[in-house]
Amino acid sequence: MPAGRYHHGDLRTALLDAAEELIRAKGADGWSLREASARVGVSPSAAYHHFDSRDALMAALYDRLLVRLAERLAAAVARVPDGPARLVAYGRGYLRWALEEPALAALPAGGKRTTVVSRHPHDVLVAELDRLVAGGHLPARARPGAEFVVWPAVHGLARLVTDGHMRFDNDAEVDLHTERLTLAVLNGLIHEPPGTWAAARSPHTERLER
Amino acid sequence: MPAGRYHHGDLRTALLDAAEELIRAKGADGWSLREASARVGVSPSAAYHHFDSRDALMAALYDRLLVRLAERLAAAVARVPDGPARLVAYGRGYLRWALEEPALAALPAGGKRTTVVSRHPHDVLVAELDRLVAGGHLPARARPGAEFVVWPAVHGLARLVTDGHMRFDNDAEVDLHTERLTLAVLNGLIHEPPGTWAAARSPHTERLER
DNA sequence: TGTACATCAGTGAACGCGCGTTCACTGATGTAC
DNA sequence: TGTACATCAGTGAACGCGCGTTCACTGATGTAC
Repeated sequence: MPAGRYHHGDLRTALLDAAEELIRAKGADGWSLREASARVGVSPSAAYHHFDSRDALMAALYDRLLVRLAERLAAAVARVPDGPARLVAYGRGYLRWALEEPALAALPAGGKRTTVVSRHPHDVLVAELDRLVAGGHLPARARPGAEFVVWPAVHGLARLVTDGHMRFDNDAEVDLHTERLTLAVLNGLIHEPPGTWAAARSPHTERLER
Repeated sequence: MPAGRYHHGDLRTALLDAAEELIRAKGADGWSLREASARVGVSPSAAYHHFDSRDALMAALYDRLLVRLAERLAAAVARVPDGPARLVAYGRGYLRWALEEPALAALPAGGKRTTVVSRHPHDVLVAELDRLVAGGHLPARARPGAEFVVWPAVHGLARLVTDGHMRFDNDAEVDLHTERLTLAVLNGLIHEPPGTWAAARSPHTERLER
């Protein structure tokens, strides 16, 4: 709370920041509404002018993280010329983020979401896959639903690492493995026998639910 | 607690069962040592004759789940003749489990593990990959570290589903997608250019750490 | 077979704790005239 | 420009809660002789 001020100015953001910092330091369960308020220098009840409940704050924080990750991934990908290397950059960006912010990367999705996130990591991936098709790096026949093949692979590697099931010696090893995984999936899609998956409908994604 | 008995007989197992049931019903954070004890009909302090702490109980439960999943996967795979279909069966088994027991599948790995799990889902996968090589369904050159390509893919799909990021209409759709993902990864490994990943060392896995 | 005794596996009361949320309130802000 | 007043964004005390863990204890079990 800025010294001498009664009204904070942007308490909502300040509370989200505090919660995020606490989670970073102590894990997803290591924060409380009371502690976040205290850190901002405000009484616990003040939070209720900005959030319905503790859970609502968490949900808002989760949305903010998704948008941030999406922006980060979009930036990582934008630096790379067209081709499979862009998909690898996506995967690397995802893993770098997971390694830098394991506690945040492991945040549970939470309950019902009501707002629509402006930009979702999933959107960035979809755009990249479209771009691969446009550039002739992925056959159009393999495109439908391809995001539901690539996303699990990258996400899974990230989760296994953040949960401590896999550990790498250094960033170079992470990158190498991410590259292998991403290219294997892409190659698998490229060599997919025609027509096999036409019958499958795409799953509903979190984004579409909202 | 069996009627009229002072000593329970197998309180350790009973507490694990109760905790598991509570997690199934109310999520990973929805159980407490006190509630589990109450459910078994024992005082809260009794648990301390069998576990050092709440966390120790969780860790023991986690180990038990891993072993159970491994057995389930081994059984699922054993029903299928040699070839890629076995790997698909592994993936399906993994996803079925995640859908049936989302709360358990989402359990965090927890802190340092001290015991060694007798059979790990990872072991089952490793055995399957070896079998694919032996049967000529996967080139030996692609084998090293292949589990770190397949595992993330399957695990990632399971997590996305249990966390609610992807939803499928029915089991058939799940199976279809799991099959597509698994075969894409396998095909990608088969078409991997020779020698590319020789430099990469495998990550340390949870199992190896112990 | 009987008995003394160590060990094991429970009890139950108490501890201190921090939590989310509510309530009636008050100080600050901004708008209408 | 000055003032009345509604609205907004805080306060702080209180609520009831369930939690993990500790402690001195006691009832049941099993083993040695």
